[in-house]
Amino acid sequence: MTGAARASSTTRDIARAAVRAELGQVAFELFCREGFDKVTVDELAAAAGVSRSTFLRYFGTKEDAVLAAFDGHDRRLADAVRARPAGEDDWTALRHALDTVIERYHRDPSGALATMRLVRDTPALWARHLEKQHRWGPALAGALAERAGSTGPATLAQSVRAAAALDCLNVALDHWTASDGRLDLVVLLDEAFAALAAR
Amino acid sequence: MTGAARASSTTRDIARAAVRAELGQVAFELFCREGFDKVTVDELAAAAGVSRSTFLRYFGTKEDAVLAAFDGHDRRLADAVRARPAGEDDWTALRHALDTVIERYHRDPSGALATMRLVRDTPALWARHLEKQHRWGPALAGALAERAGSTGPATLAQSVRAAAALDCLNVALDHWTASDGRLDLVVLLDEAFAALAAR
DNA sequence: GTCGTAGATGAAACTCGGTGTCACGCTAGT
DNA sequence: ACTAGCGTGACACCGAGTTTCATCTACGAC
Repeated sequence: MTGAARASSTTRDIARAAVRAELGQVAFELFCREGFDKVTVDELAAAAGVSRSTFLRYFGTKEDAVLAAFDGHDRRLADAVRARPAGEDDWTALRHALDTVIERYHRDPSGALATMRLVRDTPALWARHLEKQHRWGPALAGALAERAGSTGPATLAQSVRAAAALDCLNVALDHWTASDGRLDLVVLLDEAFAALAAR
Repeated sequence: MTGAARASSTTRDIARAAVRAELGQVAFELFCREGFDKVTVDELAAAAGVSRSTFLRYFGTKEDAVLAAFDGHDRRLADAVRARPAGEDDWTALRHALDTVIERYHRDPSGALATMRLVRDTPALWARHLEKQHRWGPALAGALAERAGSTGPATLAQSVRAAAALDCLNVALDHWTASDGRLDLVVLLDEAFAALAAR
């Protein structure tokens, strides 16, 4: 049965999420140690103690096992933008919304650093990540539009600002990664936004 | 032979380029008609009258057969930036450099439109394209740095501006594509850059 | 408590993209 | 004419991802 299934489900989902996290963790460590494309799905499955089938059921692709770490960022970012005061200009709202994301980098710098390195150094991962991240743009722009009271789709200006904000994040992360996490991400982000403002 | 091989080579290279162009054209048409992932490499090769091996020698991957159309854009963009007057500010230089790129879209609007659609509607293509395009950023930023008389790597500010300029291009192309090429790309690009300026 | 069902797992076969190897043939320089 | 090099085709091979099917387990209905 099953009438009222949907929504907030139960033990099963929790277990699933836990397994998924575990698989992701195992995969991540193997990738870091051996290199992303030196590890086959069979090896991942073996290392995690499940079958190849199961692994591929949890993560549709090898890439997803790593990139799942970024899932939900778009949602969180958009929510953060919507939570900013109504009168605030787009740039300020975007800049503050990004604090939501970089918080993770402060909580676990070495893990974040390792993830960044793995993703950036693996073309297949980097490509997939860019594709996913590119989709944050419209989500962010939509949030800007809502804030502005619009019901329709985002304007060109809002889209550009959202995309530029994400570039700031990426460039700041570039420099942060290059510095082995020694530089301050907040400072780098501020600097990046300042570069947009300067004529 | 062969002492002075390198540089400006001969018949062979010209023939190679022609074959490559031909293969790309055939592939593009098939992709548009059938959908990128409905077409196998064997079918591409057969349609072009060559063997699978040969096709994959010309284009390392199926994606490359489409994305080769964008090859050289980075170089052209960077050169265009370097060609701008020394005193000009970064934004103006970037904006004008982009005219170099969109020129192609004016020369063959319907072809460009079809390419855009194919790339944007095929996740694998879009991901690879973003990855390639992302590399234009550093090239552009490097050009900005040179213009500024710097010998070292680009600054964070220059990187951000280069990336933002590419976003402007992408967003403008988005809207242009959505309008079936009816809107004016130049106007859209100007609008996009204006959105960056507005506080 | 037993039964029945749905979901999670594992096994295996299959398709396809991409790599590497090798042998053949054409062509261009000697 | 000879031959060295390059483009080509034909395989064989690997690994990712899809699909299908059989099994098992846990949970709800009765």
